[in-house]
Amino acid sequence: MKTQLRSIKGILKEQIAGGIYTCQQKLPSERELSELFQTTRITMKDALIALETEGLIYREERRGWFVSPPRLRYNPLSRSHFHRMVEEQQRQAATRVLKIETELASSDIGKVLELKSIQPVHRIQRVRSIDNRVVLFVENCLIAALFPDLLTHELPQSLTALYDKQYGYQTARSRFDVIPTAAPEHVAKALNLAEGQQILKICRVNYNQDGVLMDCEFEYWRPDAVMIQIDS
Amino acid sequence: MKTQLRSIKGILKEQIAGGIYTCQQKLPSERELSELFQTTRITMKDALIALETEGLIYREERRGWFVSPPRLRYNPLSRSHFHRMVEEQQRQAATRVLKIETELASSDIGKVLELKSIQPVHRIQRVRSIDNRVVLFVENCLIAALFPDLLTHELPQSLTALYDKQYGYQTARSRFDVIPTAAPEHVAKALNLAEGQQILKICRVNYNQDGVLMDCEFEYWRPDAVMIQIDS
DNA sequence: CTTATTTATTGGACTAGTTCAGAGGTTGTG
DNA sequence: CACAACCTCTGAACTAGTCCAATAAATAAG
Repeated sequence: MKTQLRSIKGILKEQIAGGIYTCQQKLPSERELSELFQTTRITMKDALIALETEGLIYREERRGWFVSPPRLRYNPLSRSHFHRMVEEQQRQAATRVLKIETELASSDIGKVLELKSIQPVHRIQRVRSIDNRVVLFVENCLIAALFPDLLTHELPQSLTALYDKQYGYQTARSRFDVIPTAAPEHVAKALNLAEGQQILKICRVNYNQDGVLMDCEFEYWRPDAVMIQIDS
Repeated sequence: MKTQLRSIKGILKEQIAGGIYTCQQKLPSERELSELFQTTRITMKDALIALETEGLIYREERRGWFVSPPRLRYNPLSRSHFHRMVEEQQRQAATRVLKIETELASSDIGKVLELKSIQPVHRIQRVRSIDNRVVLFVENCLIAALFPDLLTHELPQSLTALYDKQYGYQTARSRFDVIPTAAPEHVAKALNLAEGQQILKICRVNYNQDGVLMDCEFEYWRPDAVMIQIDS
């Protein structure tokens, strides 16, 4: 270990691996840590950010640094919904609706949904937690013409279930992209992270049993919270 | 735009989007930029790192900052090999072998390969470039018993081709994990990035037509260089 | 007991520098 | 011409602070 940064990272890693700090436990404040390690806050912060990048710790805006729980294994191809998937892995799931609205599709969304004309879409924004930690921001955009009176129904935990029960749609095919990028402002706010922090973005498009494009979904995951697992 | 950081990011983004800086072009040095934007190097660096996280620019260790080319679309399920995939997207591919050796499997690799006894494995480390930019470090670990005299064969661009031609193996099934994490030391060195920088790690296990686990692969991608695209 | 208000604490944003190590080009020597 | 030595430029690593905004807990008012 040549540099300070390296040795600080090494020591913190050991302490986390050794269980001195346990899952979701708060680390001491940046100021305390920098005194402990006899360094400046900037160097200390660099070390913390490095461990964050690795996925060992995470931060919540102006609340502090915490030890990351194990990653959720997520298979975007399996049609299993979030709550079931989380519970299968002995974790506790929760969903909170942020906003539901119906408006004309923006050009971005129109492109993803392959709309040929200006059309209304339902937009549903939700955040999802695992063991009381908010890890995922999801936005669903449904082509309004295919989902009449959507807003009158109560939103269940799983949209897939609603598609099936109320409208008789099954997701027959889906296509998705996984992109490592930075959190845009509204996502950062919803996930309690600083604007521009790293995020894993998943854009997905779903087709029903008749091959009709129904909706698209934008998922923004805290990058330490998830690992994508696919078995062909 | 409230903060300096935001406005710097905004201006740089515009200049990149507007084509003032073109793909793979070097930005001015951190010192020059911080003078240009009338700020300190730390703030400047924070802005650059934010754009890096977004995937708009990248850095090469002690060489400078560069504008990122468009992401490669990569489908890990398609058995198409690297060179073909890259050329299909009108880009130029190259592969360089770093190291080939045969040794007893470490416990990590043994676990991934589900080895029940201590066995030798062939380890092949390579780096791959797109348009002369090194973007991927790959390590393949093959169970030596299944690949006799591997080292006597000349390594072609694609291992899949070798498997088929020399040994009659086809990859029938594969399983993989995608994990956003930090670059370990040897990977950072090979990709010209600083230790601990963000990376996209893909661990994959391949089974042949008889359902036998043949080999595993660890891919480490520069995160701005790739987007994973899957169509079910 | 509930609801505002204050206050301490946190990370975020910022200034103004220094020192170090690696990459790459230039130059001088055999 | 080949090759080593040097020199300059780059980002990496570091020091030593200030000020600000949001959070969360303690406190006062209704």
